[in-house]
This record gives sequence, C-alpha cells and structure tokens, in this order.
Amino acid sequence: MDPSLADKIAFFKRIEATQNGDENDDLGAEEQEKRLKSQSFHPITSRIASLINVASLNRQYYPDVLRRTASDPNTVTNGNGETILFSTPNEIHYTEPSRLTTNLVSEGNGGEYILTTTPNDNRESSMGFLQDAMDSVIPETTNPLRRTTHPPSSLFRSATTSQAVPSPSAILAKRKRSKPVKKVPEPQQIFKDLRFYYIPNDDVNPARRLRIAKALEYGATWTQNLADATLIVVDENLTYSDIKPILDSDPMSSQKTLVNARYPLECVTRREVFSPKLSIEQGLFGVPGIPQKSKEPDVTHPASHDSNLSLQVKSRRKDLPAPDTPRSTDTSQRSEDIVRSSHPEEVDPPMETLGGDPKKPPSQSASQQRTSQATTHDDALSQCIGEIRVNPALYNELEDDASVASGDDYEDVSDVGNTEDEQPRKKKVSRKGFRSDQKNPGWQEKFKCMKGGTVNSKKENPNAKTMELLEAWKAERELQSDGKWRAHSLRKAIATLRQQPTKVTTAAKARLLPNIGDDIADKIHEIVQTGTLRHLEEALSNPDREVLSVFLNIYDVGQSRAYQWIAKGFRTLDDLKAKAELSANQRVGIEHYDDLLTRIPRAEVEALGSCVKKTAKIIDPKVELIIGGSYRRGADDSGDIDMIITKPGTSTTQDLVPFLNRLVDTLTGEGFLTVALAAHRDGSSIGSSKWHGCCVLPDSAFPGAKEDYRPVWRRIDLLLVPETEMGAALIYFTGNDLFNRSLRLLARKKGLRLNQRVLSGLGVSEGRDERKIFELLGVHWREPHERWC
DNA sequence: GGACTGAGCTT
DNA sequence: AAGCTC
DNA sequence: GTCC
Ligand SMILES: [Mn+2]
Repeated sequence: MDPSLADKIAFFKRIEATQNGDENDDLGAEEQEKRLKSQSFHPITSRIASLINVASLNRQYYPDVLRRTASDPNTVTNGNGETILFSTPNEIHYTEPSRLTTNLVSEGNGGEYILTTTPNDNRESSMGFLQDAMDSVIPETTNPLRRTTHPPSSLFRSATTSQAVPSPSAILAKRKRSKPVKKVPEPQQIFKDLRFYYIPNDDVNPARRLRIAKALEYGATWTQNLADATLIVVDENLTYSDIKPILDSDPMSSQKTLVNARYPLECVTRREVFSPKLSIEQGLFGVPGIPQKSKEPDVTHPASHDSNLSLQVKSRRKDLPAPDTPRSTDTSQRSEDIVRSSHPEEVDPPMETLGGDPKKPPSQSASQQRTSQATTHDDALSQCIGEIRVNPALYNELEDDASVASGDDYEDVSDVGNTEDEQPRKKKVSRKGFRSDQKNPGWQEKFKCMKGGTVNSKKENPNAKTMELLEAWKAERELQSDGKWRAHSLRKAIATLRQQPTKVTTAAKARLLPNIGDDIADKIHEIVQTGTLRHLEEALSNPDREVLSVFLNIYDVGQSRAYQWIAKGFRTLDDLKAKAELSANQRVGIEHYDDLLTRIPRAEVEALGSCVKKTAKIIDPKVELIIGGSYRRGADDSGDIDMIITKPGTSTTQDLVPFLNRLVDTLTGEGFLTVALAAHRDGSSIGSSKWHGCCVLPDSAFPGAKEDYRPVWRRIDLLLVPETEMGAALIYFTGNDLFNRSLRLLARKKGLRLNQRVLSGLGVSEGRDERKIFELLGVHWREPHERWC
C-alpha cells in the first residue's frame, strides 16, 4: 500500500469520527439470534398477537410454560382457504405468568432495554398487517425474488443526479496535505462572503482540516475571530452546552447560525447554501441541545447563486428537495410533500472526470483504485464515511493521517489530542436499576455509540413506527434467497433512522440520510403516509413464509435446505422428521427447537459458565475460561453461551486440544454436555479451534427456585485460543458483529487484516493484546459493553 | 457491475 | 465446493 | 439495498 493512500484512508476515518450519525445500537452479535426470534413469531390475529407479546416475554425465560410441540405447529386458514403454518404458540398458558411477566415488563419499561426486545415489538407491529393481509388475501405475489419496480421518478432522479460538477475535492484529495487551497470557479463558490468559525477552531483534526479546506475551496473565509463569523460550525460530537462557554464570548453569537459540521458539506453537495432551519434539517444539521429560541437568523445567501439556477446539480448520491419541482406522482408516491429536484436538462460533466481516472495508472490494484476514487470525490468521501460509520465512535481519536499512514507509527493514536473528537462520555442515559448488577452498570452505555446521547435512542424514538415496519420488512428480506444484502442494507438504514432526532416524514428528506436510498426513502414515506407497507403485507400473506421461517430457525438449516424442503411440500417440523433427509444436527435442532430459540438469562449464563469452569479447573487449573459473546458485553440475556478457553504459555490451539478433549468427555459424562454439533478437527493440523454443542444446566446449579427449574437445552460454543491470540479472539468473540465487521473493514482500509486470530499486514502482527490491536487500528479503546453498534 | 468480515467445520 | 454457523 |  502506498503511504499516500493510507493517508487518505486515515483522513476518512477522522471524518467518521466527527460524523456522529451511525448505525449502532441495535442488534449485533445477537442480531442473528434476534433475527431468528422475530422470524418465528408472526401473530395471525391481533387478539392472538396481544397474547403473544406476553407469551414471548415469558418464553424468553420459561420456554416450557408456553411450549408447544415443535412438531405440531399451529395452522390457520387464511381468507384463501390456504393453510398457514405459524410457530406461535397457540396455547398461551397464563398460568401465573404474572410474576414472570411483571419482571420482564419492568425491564422493558426500564428504558433502552426495550431495544433488546425488538422482536416482540416487531411482532406487535406486524400483526396488524398480517390480519389485513389475511382478510384481504392477495393471491400470490410471493415470488421472493420479485422486485419492486422503481417509480419513474426514481429513475428520473438518478438520471439527473448522476451527473455532478467536477468536485474540487478531487483536487483536494490529490494534493494530499498540501496547504494551498484551490478554490473552485467563482460561480461555484457558494460560501463566498461567508465567514466560518469552527469549534474547535483549528485544523488539528484531519477530518476537520478536510472540511475546512473544502469550505475554503468554495469561497468561505475561515475566521479566527468568533465575533467576525457569520456561520459557526460545530463538530458533531459537541452539544450546545459544550460550546456555550465559547459562544458567550461573543455577544452576537446568539444571532448567528449554528450548524454542525455536516451542514457545510451538505451545502457543497447541494451546490447551494440552503437554510438549515427546516425542522428536519435542523435535526440533521443542528447542534444538539441548542435552545429553541432565536438561533437561526437566516444567514443563507440570497438565492442569487447559480447553484439555484444552472448549478442545480445534485450530488449523485442524494438529491435534495427542490421546493419548486414537486415530484409528481407515481403510483407509490402520491404525496405532495415529496419534492425532488429534477432538471433533466442539466447535463453535467461525466463523473469519470471527477475521479481523475485518466491519470490513474492502469496497473493499480483494485483496492487502490477504489480508494483513490473515493478520495477524489467529495461524494465518495461521504460515501466512505457512511461505510465506516457503521462504527462511528471507532475513529474518534484518529489524528494525523500521516502518522497513521506510515503504518508503523501509530503513536499518533495514543496522543489523541483531539478532545473534540472524543465522545463526550459524560452524559449517559442512566438506566433504571432493575437489573442493577454491578456488571450491568454500564450496559446501557451501548448508547454511547449514539449521537451525543441526544433525544432518540429510546422507544419514544420519533421514528419508532417507521423502524418497526422496516424491521419487519427486513425480516421478510432475510427469508428470501436473495435478500441477504437487502436485509443488510435495511439494517443499516434502520440504524440511521434510529438516530434521527426528529421524525422523517418525507422520502426526500429520508433520501438525504446515509444508507437510505430511493427504495427505502419511498418505503419510509409510505409508512408515514399509510401506516403500512404494502410489500410487507403481501409478503406476510405468502403461505410459504411462515413455513420458511420455522425451517430457517432450525439449527443447521439455511436457505438452501429450507427452500428445498418447501419445494418438496414439507410444511411442518413433523413433516421433516418423517420425510426429510436430516443431518444429525438438524435432528437436534428440530428435537429441541423451542429450547434452542429461548433466550438464556444472564444468571443462567453465569451458572453454565461456572459448571464448565469448575470441571476445567479439575482437569487443568492453569487453563482459563472466559465467557464472551453478548454476556461479555453485559447483556441481560443471551442466545447462547460462548466460552474462550486459553492457557498461559500456549501458542497454538493444538496446545489446548488435549485439554478440550478431556473437558468435553468429562462434561459429557456429567450430563452437562448433551450433544456435539461441530467439534474441532481432532488431531488435525492447525486450525482446530472450536467445539459447538449443547448443554443443560443441572438442577443443582439452577440459580432460581427449585420448583422453577426446567432442563433447557442451550447452545454452547467453546473456543480454543492460544495465549498469543487472545486479543484478537476476545475482540471477535465479544462482538457485536457490526463492531467486528467495522474493525475488519477498517483494518483492510489501513492495509491490514484482522481476523479472530491476529491483526496483520504492513509488518504488523498482533494477536495477543486486545488493546494493542485497537491502538494499531487507531481506534479508541472501547469496553465490551460499549461494543453494541 | 461489484463489494458488503473472515473463518471453521460438515457433507 | 457448497452450505451453515459464528 | 446502498454506495462507489
Ligand atoms: Mn455463540
């Protein structure tokens, strides 16, 4: 990798740090687990649905209470006379669930915790449709692959937006870090006559430096004197209270426009200095905590700009609402508030010219090209941001790109002089103390991933309804053979939505948000307008979807087999047991279907862990076992239990295989381990590293009252990790998945590679120290409970 | 048009 | 190599 | 699905 490239990459990261948006806080490692849950429930009637909510809660901890034989799924007939199978317990035994329910409900009311129970919410929200769907029966549609056609406007839009004026950023990017700012042609200098004051007002932070440079390119003047400023640009991690002291130094500050760092960039994108006032935009570009009062004198330029005329060039990625050109019609968009600019006549320079491709050596590696391009276009830059922002707080302290780029000197990471980049850890949404175990004190901290702990983030999220439906839609996509990436995109979009401080009510506004494209923007609009999602309802009415959902929740059953079975006409778990060719693991999955889908209370995770540790200690007292996964992140319940097995002095997993064999044998003999699903390759070469199976907590170790004990099969994963790889292993097995993927993506961008064993590349090789890996990646340390992205 | 994390284990 | 899992 |  060439250093300059790394430099650019580093730049982007910084930017990320300042862009707080990000999609965090929600599913992650557990994402998969929850996904399963939500899939398995799809109330058929609202009445049942209401019961299910209660039931599902109970189910979390007391599967038996409402267990129904997995092999006897309920079925109902829809309006078409078609039989629909569903996995929801048809018999909700209310027998004294009160106590249990109360307990759980209280947790749900506790605050953020609600997020961890989204599956319940989903069910709740989806029942309405299902009901409708059943009543109105829509024959068919069902081809999962079937795609929605884009409304004409969408096409139109993209066509007009794909062109853009050559971005000066290209120039900027190429100049590396040289100071001279090349301004764009006069007419394009949208910030001309405007004086920006930044907070912090320096360019120490690479991200800010880049932003400032861009502002200057477009004619802005960077002033060091607050009193002289016409626009105050605040780093996104700062809240109004943070900057209040600074503002107070200028008596006129209250008359000036206060915007976050994203605003100027958006102006550049739009090629105009628009007013940040609009409610939604205030949420997008405002400073958190800003008093409602005055603030917002119109500093924007009079529409005198060419930008409003010939330069109506939209960024190719996000169109901006054009007040004058209401997007007309189309089937799906009957709303009048949807306004998208559309100036077909505007023919802009081809994008290619922006990338500077001509100069690019054809020999460049694909990755290099990708990066180069990204660095050459402002949009590309934002894009990159969006990509990385998967994990915003990650980059909070990146500093000088140069140092980072060099690969070997990451000292910069440590110095972290950018306090402003530092997420204000101060304000934490304090969670009720119902589960105030000392271990949990901070699990709500996961919200730190979120924007300065502002508004949203709780169930009263202004976009809650929209998120619920999109979540349901995402679940449907996950059932489809080609829905993996669509679901992934939806997940990111939902995360973006979750962070919006105000309700996103139009497609146009939604479209401006990262990770939300035309499709989802339209869906958001549909939800806001109609309260439903037509496609979702149709999907739910597909008689196959419930069967699919049940099948996919079987361990060791994926899309391939699920579809094959459905093609063969199998509809129930009984059908499978009787007619399908099942692998041993699938048999286990079916036999213990309910158990394996039941959440494991934290207390039980601990109890299970203790059982393993106890036996392990007898076999080899020097071996160390650590419970990872969501438990390590502080979760109140987990989908399974993950344990890392290590021992001082070990350098290969092989060193631990003998121990594992004895451990498994012993635990199996005790009756603790009940079955092996995937065992390590015995005696095989390197690589042997894991053992997956099931276990049951012995009644003697049950943390609750004896009479409440029920043997429940749990999934347990044992991981062999030599001491030399503990750091990388901990990161990986602590998750969550989004966090891990972000890190790996980041590593790759830095020319490194991260897997569960080591961070390597560019002469680097670190697997032992978790913190060291963070440092090498230029990522601020994050405690396990802060890794819910 | 391609990427989207990166691997281990089973069949 | 495909399929499933984390 | 979104972004490059
Ligand atoms: Mn696991």
